[in-house]
Amino acid sequence: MLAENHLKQGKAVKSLQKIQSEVENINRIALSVDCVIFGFDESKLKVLLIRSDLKKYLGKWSLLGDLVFPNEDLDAAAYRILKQRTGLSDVYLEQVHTFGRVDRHPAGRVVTVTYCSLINVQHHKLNILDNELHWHDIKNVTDLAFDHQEIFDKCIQQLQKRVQEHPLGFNLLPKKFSLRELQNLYEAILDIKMDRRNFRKKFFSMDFFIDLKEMEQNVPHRPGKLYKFNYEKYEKRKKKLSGIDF
Amino acid sequence: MLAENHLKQGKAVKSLQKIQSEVENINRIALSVDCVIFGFDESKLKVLLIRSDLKKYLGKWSLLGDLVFPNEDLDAAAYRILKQRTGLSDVYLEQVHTFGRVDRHPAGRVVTVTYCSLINVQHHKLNILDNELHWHDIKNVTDLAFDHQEIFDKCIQQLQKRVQEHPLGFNLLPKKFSLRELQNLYEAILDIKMDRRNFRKKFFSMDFFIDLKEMEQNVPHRPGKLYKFNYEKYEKRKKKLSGIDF
DNA sequence: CAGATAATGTGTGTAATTTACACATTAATA
DNA sequence: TATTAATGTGTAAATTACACACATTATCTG
Repeated sequence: MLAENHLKQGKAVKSLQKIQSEVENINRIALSVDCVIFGFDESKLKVLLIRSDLKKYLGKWSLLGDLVFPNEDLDAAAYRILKQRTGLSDVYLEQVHTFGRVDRHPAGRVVTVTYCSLINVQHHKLNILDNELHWHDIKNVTDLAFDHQEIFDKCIQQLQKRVQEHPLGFNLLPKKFSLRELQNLYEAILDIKMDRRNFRKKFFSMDFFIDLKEMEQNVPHRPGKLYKFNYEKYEKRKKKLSGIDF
Repeated sequence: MLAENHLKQGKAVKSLQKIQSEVENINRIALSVDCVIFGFDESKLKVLLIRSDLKKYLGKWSLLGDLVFPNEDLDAAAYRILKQRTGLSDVYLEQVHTFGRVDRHPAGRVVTVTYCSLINVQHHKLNILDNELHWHDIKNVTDLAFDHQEIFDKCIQQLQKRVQEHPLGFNLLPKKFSLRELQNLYEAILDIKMDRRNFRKKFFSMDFFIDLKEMEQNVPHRPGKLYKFNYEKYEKRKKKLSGIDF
């Protein structure tokens, strides 16, 4: 029955050879990955940028990117490129969006897949510093090379959404953190001010914190308690998606 | 100053020629688009599928896809391919995710960018029916060709999330709809049962409905009131993203 | 045409969550 | 030792979510 239906339409079915020929000859496009790596330092949200490779964008900052190899899984390319550009491994990358305007790259047609991550600046040493790899306060990120400003804006937006649905933010903090540090982080990411008491209440009510019975050191004011995030407990609880709200 | 810093690192800067050569020769990959088109009919959520083009997947269903041209914007390719496969235009497509495992396509390396949409089955006539283009109840979608099952699952997930944040669902209904139809739709998409009274309360409290002072016709029970969605009013209200919740 | 059926339409009380808001405490600094 | 600047805590009010029952209306059946 399936085969019959199929044969009736035989003309529309492409042979493997036909498609192979298209894949190999006609329609090939350069594919790149760009990584947007967020970190948190001095109560500011930061992002890793390098100087653009291209003379056309001399002096401009750009995201961490390079071409994907033809024999390389897309996700693997993202990890390779991040490692190549920064020395960072052991970083979880999440795909965000693919940008594919014909004229987006001056060297020709390059479609780019964007990946994003959040890392703890203290726990991840940058081992490769080519092209002036540096952390930049996101407040000062403007006028990036290529269409990287657009890409960056999309990633920030996605970050703001994701950080409210998942406890990603804790990746940006030291393992031991104070409530104030956590609040600073959320305020930096969401770009809003929050009520301190309600913020504490909300997070404590989730019951994902372990009280370390330690206090902050070397702060120029009364030290706060230190906590760590209870990932195991979090993993065990199901994420319920409920609530129509727009 | 910027130029100075730049010159210090001159070795790391690639020339446009170098990159052009890479883009043109070494690292080119076939890029495709796959479209996941959702519709709603008879209280069931449906999706458009065709028979696979490839003999390897003879008899299997697959998503609507084809290769992107080298001189074509990615988004434009999505609209072209949808039109080519179904005759549909005037459909809003949203990018979902890019799948790029090396071995995902038997004809060679093909990275695919997935787009998704929701359309009203009644308002959009399918003009091209090659490869047995048909609506399929999503409950019966299993064992698709290629990695299309994985792609489809991802799109369903995204749909469930998006439909709770934005009033996309209304695209799937006739312009005039009853509350029961709306609830059926949400129950089909989210795959849950909801309390009728609370459902009504929730939607009426949003205040986005226009009472058409008309009743359903030809229903085998007491007819319900008909409404239309007030898109203008919705557009005017800002979407607030608020509420850390995980 | 009268009764049965099946869906529409409406309201209320309770629980849970969110928001607004003030004061005592602690350590460092001067 | 007094000042400063941050931490730590509680409560009331408002809003939102949830559970739940009954009268109404049109159709269908006999």
